[in-house]
Amino acid sequence: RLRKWQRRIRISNATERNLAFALSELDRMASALGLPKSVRETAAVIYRKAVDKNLIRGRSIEGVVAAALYAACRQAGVPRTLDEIATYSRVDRKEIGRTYRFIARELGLKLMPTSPADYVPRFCAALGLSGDVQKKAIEIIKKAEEKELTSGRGPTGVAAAAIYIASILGGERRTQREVAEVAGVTEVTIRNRYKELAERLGIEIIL
Amino acid sequence: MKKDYKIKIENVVASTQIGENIDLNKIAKEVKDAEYKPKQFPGLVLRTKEPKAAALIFRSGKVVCTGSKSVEDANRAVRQVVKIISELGIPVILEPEVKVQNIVASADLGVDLNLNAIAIGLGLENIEYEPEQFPGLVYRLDKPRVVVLIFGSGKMVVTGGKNPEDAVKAVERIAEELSALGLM
DNA sequence: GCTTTAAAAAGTAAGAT
DNA sequence: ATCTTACTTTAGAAAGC
Repeated sequence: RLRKWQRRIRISNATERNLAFALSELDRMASALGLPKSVRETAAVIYRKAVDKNLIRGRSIEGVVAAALYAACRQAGVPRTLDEIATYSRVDRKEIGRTYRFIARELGLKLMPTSPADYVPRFCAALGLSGDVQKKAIEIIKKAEEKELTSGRGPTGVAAAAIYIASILGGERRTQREVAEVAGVTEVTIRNRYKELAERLGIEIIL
Repeated sequence: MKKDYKIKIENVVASTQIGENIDLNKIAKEVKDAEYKPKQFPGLVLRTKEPKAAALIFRSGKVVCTGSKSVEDANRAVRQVVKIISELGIPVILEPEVKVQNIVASADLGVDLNLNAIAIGLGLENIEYEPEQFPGLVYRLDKPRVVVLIFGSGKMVVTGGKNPEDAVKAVERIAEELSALGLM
């Protein structure tokens, strides 16, 4: 009986130690990614739910922390790409992605895929673009979604192409290379997407 | 009039038992195009050209055959592998019972699809759609127990079925569901 | 969990030309 | 800029780490 009691203490110590480690890891990543406290808290709640449902089994604490952060960012409408999350994690993008899919399903986090529009404010800010261009880019994305030409396309690629077009239309032109760098996609992808958007939305682009 | 969904079997995975204690080293030495790297993987790889397939042969005598475009081709490929090994003087079962483990098929609904709308229509709890990671929407069915990858082009991939009929049923069911939802 | 096999879908990526 | 090759996802079996 005393054994049983000691075992409980040992387990709770380990549980607390793991939780403390997870929360410090969460704080470290959130700070590095410049995320607001509200997102950190949402991620912490998701992480605790995952622990309560024993979803950590067979997975690293760091992987679940990274996945919880990724989910929290999306839920808050301020998405970070898996590549950005992976940059500050010991876990690779592929593992964070599959852990995210797993906990999202198990915790019933019914999240729609990220809209390219959610990346616009952050990408435009990084490019020093005006609110006017930002508005224009979001407008282009809305039309693209209505005309169903975003199915299966990466949200960042669509966002990058819309911003590229908007920057030209707004007289604040950025090069494909500059936009590609902040969006984390290649110039080839921006080229493919923007040609498609311009053509199917009837936008004239004078280079 | 039934629509033509262009259902095509792309790959058949089957397994069998052709004997026991197979001498893989001997096969590797005598058969020129055999690949055997026991440190990397316990199975020896033997490829057939007609029908085109790849067989993984294990010391236990178990064999996995993949790459066939039909169940019959999988059987033909296994017969060829058995023949090749028996001609090396290794005792094998000449007509082993081949069991289909998985069939991968492709299909085409013929219309572009709005995957976001489908994700909502079929229920976020039943599907997986993460365009940042993969362009296809993943839909797991219970009735034929298969997994279907649905793309914006209307094309899809059905996998996990054991009978060619599973793929046909899955495609027809999805077409019905999407039509009922007005998403096709 | 991983390793190896094969094949399709469509998007994205990387290196070569 | 365009081509080629390659990697992402799905399922399943095999023997062993």
